[in-house]
Amino acid sequence: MTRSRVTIRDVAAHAGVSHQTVSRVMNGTDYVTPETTARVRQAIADLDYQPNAIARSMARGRTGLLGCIAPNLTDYTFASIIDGADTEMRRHGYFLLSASAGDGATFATLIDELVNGRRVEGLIVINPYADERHTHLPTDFPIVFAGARPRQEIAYSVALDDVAAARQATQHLLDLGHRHLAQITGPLAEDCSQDRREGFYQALQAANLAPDPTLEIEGSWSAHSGYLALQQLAQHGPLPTAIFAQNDQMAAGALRAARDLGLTIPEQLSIIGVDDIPMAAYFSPPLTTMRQDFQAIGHEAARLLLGAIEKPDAPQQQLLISANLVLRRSTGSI
Amino acid sequence: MTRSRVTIRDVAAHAGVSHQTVSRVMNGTDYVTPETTARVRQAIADLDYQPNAIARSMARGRTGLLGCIAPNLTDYTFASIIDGADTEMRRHGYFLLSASAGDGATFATLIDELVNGRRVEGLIVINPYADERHTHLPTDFPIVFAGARPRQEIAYSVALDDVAAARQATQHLLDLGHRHLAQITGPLAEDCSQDRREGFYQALQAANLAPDPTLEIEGSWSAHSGYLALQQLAQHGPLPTAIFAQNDQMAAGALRAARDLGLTIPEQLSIIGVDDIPMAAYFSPPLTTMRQDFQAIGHEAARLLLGAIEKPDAPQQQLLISANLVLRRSTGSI
DNA sequence: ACCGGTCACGTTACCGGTAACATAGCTTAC
DNA sequence: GTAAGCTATGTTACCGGTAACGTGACCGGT
Repeated sequence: MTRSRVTIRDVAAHAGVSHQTVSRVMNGTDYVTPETTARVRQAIADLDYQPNAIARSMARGRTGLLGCIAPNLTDYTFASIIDGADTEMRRHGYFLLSASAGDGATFATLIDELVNGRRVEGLIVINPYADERHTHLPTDFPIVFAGARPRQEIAYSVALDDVAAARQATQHLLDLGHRHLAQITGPLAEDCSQDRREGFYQALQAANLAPDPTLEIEGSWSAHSGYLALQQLAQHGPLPTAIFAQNDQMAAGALRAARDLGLTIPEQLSIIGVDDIPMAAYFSPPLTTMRQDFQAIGHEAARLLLGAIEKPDAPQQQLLISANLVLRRSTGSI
Repeated sequence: MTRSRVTIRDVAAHAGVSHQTVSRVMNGTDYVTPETTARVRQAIADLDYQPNAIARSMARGRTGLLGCIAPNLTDYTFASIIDGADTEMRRHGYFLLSASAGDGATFATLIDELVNGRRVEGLIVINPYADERHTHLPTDFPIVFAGARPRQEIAYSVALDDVAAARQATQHLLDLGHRHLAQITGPLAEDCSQDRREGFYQALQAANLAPDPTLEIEGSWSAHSGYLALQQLAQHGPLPTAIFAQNDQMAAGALRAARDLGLTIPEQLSIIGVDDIPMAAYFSPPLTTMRQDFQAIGHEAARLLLGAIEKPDAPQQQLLISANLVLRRSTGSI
């Protein structure tokens, strides 16, 4: 298979027809006799003709490409959302161009190139509030936020129901009899961390418990930050009997720190996470966690985006996906 | 910031010059007086003009896009390679379009769209031998294989030195005094699994040991397959004192199985993996492994690709990246 | 004063497709 | 028998940029 630089006009000449007839055969849009169709098909095969997608985009005024920008591509959660979106888009004849933007400046450059340069027809932005990146977004362009509920703005969005997930996780700990609960949050600059914290508070309040500020540590989503968080908890004052970690990675770090401190889990300390990353079942002990369906988030984001492109005037939607409690062995009754 | 559909000719009219002069100002290629430049700049700003990347691609005959196809995007190893490639490409003014192809048919479709449709100027294929997908590749197009050494074909490639990495991992176990070594391989259809197995054999042979076929289990890279592998080893015959797992995920599964079997690690069983995924340091116990520099693989792949695009006649290159032993607590002397 | 060269533009063509319109031959309806 | 309509195709324009070429104005040298 060799790449050809054959154009539609070469094919036309070879088949003895006009280039427009070739276009008609390719797209099946107009009347062409079976004989002509066959001759054109043969010419296409003879010359190994492949239409140039760029020229086609130019003429049609649409590129068939959708974009997705995430803070990075290596994080399992982002990659899974992208994966889910990709599958859905391909089912509708679009390709997904995924890119990562570690900071706001890179994000702005990407927007300029992809959106303003009209390379993509729509965009999914994962974690739009990671920094002030959302301020770089154009308003009259199909955009869906994934992984974060929208702030005050009107927008399309798909996100985990963070408040409910955190509430349920906390409730699970309360149900097991725990009364001294600590929380390891993500960066509090992110809405998602704030929402999960809010869910944690709500569950405590419903149980007539007051949150203890000394039992709340801000992490950075990384396992290492979870490790440090538990060490910090151990240094100051009495340990809680249970910890709600806002994601599985920090929970993994906490598990490891607990082992290093000689704590047995779940006998002396229960830990619950959020996400259910594939490794969660292989931690020691296997991690109880709130399972997020990242594929579904990506899928729904793609669906909203495709809808927004088709019907730009349709009302915008905000979807919340719920999490499910996955019981493993890192939590137990007191 | 609103998206504009202003064209270069609108700007020209607004500035009172020809559209070509606007193009000259944008690209800085030709002589334009400072006054005219200023007037054009002002018009660009007034109308919020953004050049259409598609039209530009069309006219220039190049898209500024490079492609990368991996079996999936959620695997940390693939995502990291993509990440490394992305960074390097962006440094050179290219954007990376990454896509996943779970099977050969999807792969063929992608190739058709991206390469034959001339959307991308070059391509990185991660794991080109996952199935028979490499047979769909065109020959006269800049392509770099990443994550697998080439078979007989002539090609650009960047891969881990699998043989050496496996040899070194095995040597580490031998150095600790182990003589009964088991191996959990990846799917043996993949060259990478075969190479790692070969390295394992080489180390054994150098120590005058014969590989025991009953101590070799074929896994699927997943943690679950590693879990099953150790269970299988435990069922038949005496356990080895050390295991070489061809990746960290299978090692994680084996660790978990060992715990379930009541084996203490590393006292009763040593386990070493390959990759050094971020979670490896948080396993129980932390996993000794051969660290792969995925970023470097991606970086080098991008470098080769850019070189191949610039100088299509330059000799092709095959690079091997070496792994480094990372000592943690899952291996110990007998 | 004339000539060649550089400067600073404008004009026209072109990339490779699709869309719109034109046209010739053949049916069908009245 | 002729207008109207459909079929099957060709011709021309167009998408929005860049490339190639053309052309006056101005410059210094002889």
